[in-house]
Amino acid sequence: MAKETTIEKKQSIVFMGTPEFAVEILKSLHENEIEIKAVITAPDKPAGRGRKINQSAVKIYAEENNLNIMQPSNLKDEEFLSDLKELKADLFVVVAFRMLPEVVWTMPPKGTINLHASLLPNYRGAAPINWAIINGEIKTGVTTFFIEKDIDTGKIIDQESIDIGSDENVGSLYTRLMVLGSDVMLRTVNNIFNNKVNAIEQGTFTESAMNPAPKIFKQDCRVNFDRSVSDTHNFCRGLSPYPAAWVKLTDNDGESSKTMKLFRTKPTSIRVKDNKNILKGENGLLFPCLDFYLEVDEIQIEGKRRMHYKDFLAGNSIENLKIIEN
RNA sequence: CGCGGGGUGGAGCAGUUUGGUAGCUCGACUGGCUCAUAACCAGUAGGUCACCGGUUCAAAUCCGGUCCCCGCAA
Repeated sequence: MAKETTIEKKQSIVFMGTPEFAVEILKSLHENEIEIKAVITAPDKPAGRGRKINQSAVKIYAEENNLNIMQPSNLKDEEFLSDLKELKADLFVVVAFRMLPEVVWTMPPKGTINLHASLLPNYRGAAPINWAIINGEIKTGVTTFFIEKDIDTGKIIDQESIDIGSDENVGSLYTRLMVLGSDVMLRTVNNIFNNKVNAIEQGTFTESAMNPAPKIFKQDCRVNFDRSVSDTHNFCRGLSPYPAAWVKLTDNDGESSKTMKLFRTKPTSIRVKDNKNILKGENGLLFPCLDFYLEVDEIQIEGKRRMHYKDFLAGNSIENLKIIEN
């Protein structure tokens, strides 16, 4: 009889998240019989070209799986807070969502946890995956921790690391961390439910370097070729495919200019001489860096689709193409 | 109604302003050269110029509408 009562008191969570990365985690929890009382995600809003109404990736998944969806525009709204309290969830699970007000993350009895795509305390902030690659890290990972007032600083519950390939870009690492993250999160939730968690202060981890990982804006994605070829390569792959490193180019006299995104790059050992023109290499366009040329074989011009450099060269001349520096 | 670029053989582009033969670079195919591959040479195929309507003797081109792709911005 005692067993029946524990079954009836099955523990539950509320999930909060917005993009695709969060979907994978939600999916793994849902498919592994974790009881999800509600899914909280960003409100539908006009976005993108033509300002069409867009739904978050998490909302789409939740809808398909008949989960209870809440989309408050204000997380401090009293009605929302009382609805949330009413759910009586034991734990809040947050992945790639907004910053929460204290009144929310202190609500559930077992606390509020977050999955972060780095080895905390390294790479705190909104863009940990990008920054790890940009800085040429050879290792990264995922961390689950209890949310506290300052962002990404709470007690660490679990952590798992993964190697970064030397030519790997964000697209592939993002996917791998998403998969790893869903395992770690599932394990974390189960451990919390079974009271098997021993969270550790981040202070005891601080032997590792602490790099920040702030949100990246388009403006920050412009390539600065006044650096070594390996730095430039790391920069490009750390932004590929999103938000993508770009260059401003002009033909002839600088009358018109176009931006070109650089998707796939490779450092060469061809030394840069005096004239800093873009050249045609064996396997891509060659952009001059401080020391060697960077070979780029997949690009996109504004208004055009992404294409292979050979396709670009079939209809465009490289002769008078110049990089605009400012 | 956020701003802007674009849709032309399989790919990338020119041609549109000033209507009148469908063009360039690559790819494909065939043959040549070569010990051989790439290259190179010669030749061949492949397009209702996104779609619908209008103007005109004549529309890729001018006018009106629709669909689709993309950059910026959010």
